[in-house]
Amino acid sequence: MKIENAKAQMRKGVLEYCILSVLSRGDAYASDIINEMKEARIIVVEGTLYPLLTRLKNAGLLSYRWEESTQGPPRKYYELTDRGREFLQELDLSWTELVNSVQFINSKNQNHEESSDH
Amino acid sequence: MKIENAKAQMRKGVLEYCILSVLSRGDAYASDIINEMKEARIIVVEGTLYPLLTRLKNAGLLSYRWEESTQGPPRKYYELTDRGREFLQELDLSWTELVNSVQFINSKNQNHEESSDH
DNA sequence: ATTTAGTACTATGTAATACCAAGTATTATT
DNA sequence: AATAATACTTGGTATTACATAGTACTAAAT
Repeated sequence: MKIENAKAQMRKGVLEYCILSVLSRGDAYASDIINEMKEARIIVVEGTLYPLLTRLKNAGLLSYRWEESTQGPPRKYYELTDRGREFLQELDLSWTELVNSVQFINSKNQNHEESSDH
Repeated sequence: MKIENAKAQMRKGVLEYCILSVLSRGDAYASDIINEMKEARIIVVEGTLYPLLTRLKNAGLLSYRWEESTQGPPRKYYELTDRGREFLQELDLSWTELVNSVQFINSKNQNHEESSDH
């Protein structure tokens, strides 16, 4: 069982949240998003990102417009819809709950570890 | 797009980590694990848990023994192997990294939100 | 002008896991 | 003996991350 695989599974469901979060600051096209995520040390690849953006658009959470580029082919700029912003808030809560849940589970172990340190 | 589905996706890859964490305190059988997780407000259902436990056992991270019960049918008690403990530490790191990454992405938004609060 | 390179996006198939539902098996209770 | 509770097994569905191959547009090189 590989840790890389475990990491990829952990990313499932989180990427959507991160992408909505990135877009909540303002519109961006795919490479922007990839770079923002990379800066946060979350690697997301094209084969994942594009279908994900499409799903979010189809779900009404994103909208996009085409924009000519001076540096190459035209780009698809995405931005959050109002529904996207609402959903992002729900994801905020869900993520926080999950993090707290994991922490709760781990805290029982740390209490044990701490007592053996003392 | 349903928040419940997003939550389930977020749980992907995390359940394994939580289960290993629960078992790091000592052996347990399936219902124990379900209750520990429920206490932490992570709902995991049998159809998920049993195959997951089997996968972890097949990967050498868990071992189990059968134990008669005075309250019903016999139970399968699982415990971490040495490899399981090592893997759990790697998952600890991976989870922490992911949490930090998400926080990093969100921090850029919170800075924006904070400045508009002031 | 043509070819090559870089950039951006699309589509498809694979792998993995959470979940639902149905079922089997063992023991306790009625 | 029949029913209920408990514990585990099995198989199918849905979803998403990823790898890969390809198309399309523009810029740079030839």
